[in-house]
Amino acid sequence: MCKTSSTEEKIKAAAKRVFITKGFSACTSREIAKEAGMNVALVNYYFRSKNQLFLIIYQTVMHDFMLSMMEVFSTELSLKEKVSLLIDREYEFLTKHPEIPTFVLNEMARNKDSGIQIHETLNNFAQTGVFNEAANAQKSGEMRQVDMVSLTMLIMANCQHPFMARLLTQQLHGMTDEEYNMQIIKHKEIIKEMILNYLFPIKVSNE
Amino acid sequence: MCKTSSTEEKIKAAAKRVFITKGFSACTSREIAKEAGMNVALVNYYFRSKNQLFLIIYQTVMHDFMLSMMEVFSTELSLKEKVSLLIDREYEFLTKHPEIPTFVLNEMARNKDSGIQIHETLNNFAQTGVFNEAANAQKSGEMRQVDMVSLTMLIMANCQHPFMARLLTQQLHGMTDEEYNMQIIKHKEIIKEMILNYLFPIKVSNE
DNA sequence: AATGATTTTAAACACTTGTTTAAAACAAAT
DNA sequence: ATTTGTTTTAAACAAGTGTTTAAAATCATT
Repeated sequence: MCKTSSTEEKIKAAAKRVFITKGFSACTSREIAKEAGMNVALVNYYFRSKNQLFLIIYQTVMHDFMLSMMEVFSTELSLKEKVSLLIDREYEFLTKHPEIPTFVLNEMARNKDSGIQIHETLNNFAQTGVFNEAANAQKSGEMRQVDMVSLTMLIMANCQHPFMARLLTQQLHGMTDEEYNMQIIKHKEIIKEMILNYLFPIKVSNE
Repeated sequence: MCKTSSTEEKIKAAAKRVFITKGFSACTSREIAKEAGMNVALVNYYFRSKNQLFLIIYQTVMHDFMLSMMEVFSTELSLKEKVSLLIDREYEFLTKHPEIPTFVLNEMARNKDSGIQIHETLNNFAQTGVFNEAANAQKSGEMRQVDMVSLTMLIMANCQHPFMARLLTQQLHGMTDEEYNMQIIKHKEIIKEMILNYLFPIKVSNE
């Protein structure tokens, strides 16, 4: 009875790879089985169906995707430091898992009317305390008057999009993989400075 | 012989809708035929195969997607005005066609190793003259030292991502469709100010 | 070594897929 | 009205899909 967890984990790992890279609709049960080095029937023996297996993978990926964000929000840093750290963490995560944002957004779209329910992680988001913190920072004048929705949109957009649009941007500028890797590192400092300068404007004279 | 163009256009319109909303892998030939209100065989009578039909749709969509960007770059405005106008145009386009960026990026990813060749529009991008213009603006000190790759990344990310991540962001903040529509309008002014302030810093004292 | 449960496989099932065929419906021209 | 060519359809095809079945292989326990 020791083979159980081993093969079960092997299937999950294989399914995660296949689902994330090709998406639910563009891959087959047999493809997942082959990736895991076994029979199709065995996959269904452990997980009943392709859809059931997918739901499990989807939830863990969704969890990973949201976790780094949430963690930073729960730290004791100042709001400015939090934003800076959040960009670092996002970049760190996306460097390791560049296909996850696309995967999450695609599968959310595929099941928008029925099926998958949103992971609870999403609902816990509003209770991290940053929202009050940001409201106070805005009242005190420390931070610019930007609502939390736009704040999260700014950070998500500037962090995620460069990873999501890699192929397009590379083609657009005729860059190699290695060149784009360098670019994306350089780009992090740019968006960090841009966002922080915008949210926490420097009021010293310069001219 | 007058029915030809009519049905052909009907098929193309239906295919465009279906391909864009569900993606190539997640839709079937019969689904496209049904959307066009006709038989499956008729679709293949005009376009030979699902793949052939897709390639035609893909190219027109890709063309539309790139066109608004290119047009702005060819105007006679100042660089700062160009960036501002570009954001407006992008927003205008994305409001009308919010699913296109996701569609383009997904289908590029699906055919990254073989199959679809990149539309020529992408290759013409480097010859719009903005690149030299930006280089000069940077030398003169008018514009911050940001390479063209990061410049395009900034604009694309902040314009496209809010439309691509609509579902996620809405769920994250518990917003209705109408609320998000308002948010996205407000957000345009935010990113415009943020990007312009960053690229063309104001050097007047404030304290 | 034999038993019984668990794990794995090969084969089959019903169904959907993209595509093709051959016949029907239609239009235009004689 | 008949002929000719074009457009549309219903039906079929082979291949691939998710899923199930029943038998084989493996394991732990006696």
